[in-house]
Amino acid sequence: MTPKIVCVVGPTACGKTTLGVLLAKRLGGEVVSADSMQIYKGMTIGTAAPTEAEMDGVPHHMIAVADPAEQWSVARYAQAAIPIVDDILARGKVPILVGGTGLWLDAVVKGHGFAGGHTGGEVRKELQKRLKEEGIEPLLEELRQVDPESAARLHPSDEKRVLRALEVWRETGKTITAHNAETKALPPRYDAVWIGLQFRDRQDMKDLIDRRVDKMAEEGLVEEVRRLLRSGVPRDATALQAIGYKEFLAVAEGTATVEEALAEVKLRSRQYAKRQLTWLRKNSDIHWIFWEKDRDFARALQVSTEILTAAGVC
RNA sequence: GCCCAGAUAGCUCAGUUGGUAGAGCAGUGGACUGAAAAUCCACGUGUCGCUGGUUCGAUUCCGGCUCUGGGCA
Repeated sequence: MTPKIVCVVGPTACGKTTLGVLLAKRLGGEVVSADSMQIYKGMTIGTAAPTEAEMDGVPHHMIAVADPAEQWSVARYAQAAIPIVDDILARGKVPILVGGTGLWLDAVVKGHGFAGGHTGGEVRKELQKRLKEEGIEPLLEELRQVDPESAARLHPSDEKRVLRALEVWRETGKTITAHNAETKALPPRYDAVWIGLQFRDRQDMKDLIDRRVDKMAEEGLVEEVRRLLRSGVPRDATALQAIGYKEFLAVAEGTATVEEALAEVKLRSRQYAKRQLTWLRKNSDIHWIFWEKDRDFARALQVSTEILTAAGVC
């Protein structure tokens, strides 16, 4: 029987971090973050990563473990996170996956593997070079020859995925269509109980995001960006593509005002939250808890405890 | 007070030689398997400021009014 774990999900600013800690304390669990940006060191303010105080004594994993100058992919994350989850289980504790990066959660829970090839690899570089020189059409045509299914599925503008599909073929001799089919047929790695947090009224979510972004600026987001740059993180690093960072990079470099950056970060955060919701909506296993105006964590803890009890986790 | 320019989608604006209108952004929905806080797709009816007039027909032309810029007093 597959081991039971808990997943706390939801769009940005919905309170995942707080509920994760509360649940960990109640269940005697440990938090494993599934966040593609909190994973980098030195990015506490802009990613709203939990501080020592917010962790409240609960062990947290996969936060601030990566060098922001490097780029961590889903695959690399899963490779590191899975042994940690297993270790928590082996110690008789409950792993609580907390995070907003849907693909990263699924990579751990559903156990889907990834085909070879990666950003910065030779094949990828070559394909990117060809894209720049020849445009997407010749590449799409090449993909049509080997993997007509994905060629038809992918929109020509989605260059990233067209390249990736070709890359998988080149690296493995197998099509990404075949790879995905195989991996999706696999049973999930863990038996997860999903708890989702979101606001009933989107306006409330917007208000909270706005407040949170203002707070980030007050806490010194520009300084945090400057620190990253000073420590040698290249300005085009993946870590600096994070919402908040790329906009405040412009402030640090004097090409935008704080007011402009704040407006942009709020907007981008809102759009990001919408994308997160789209991803999560298709996961029918999620037990949703809706915030009515304010985030009532006492009630959320109560409701999730009931859910977890019914699921046999506690 | 006078002169000039505006007033069209939530915002910035385009347009209609008179036949009731369309872009970008925003917003909404969707996709997503090694960059995922990334990347990509789809969706455009609104008293065309108000009010008279001309006209078969006015958002478009003419008059008046209101408001907003700018200029002159």
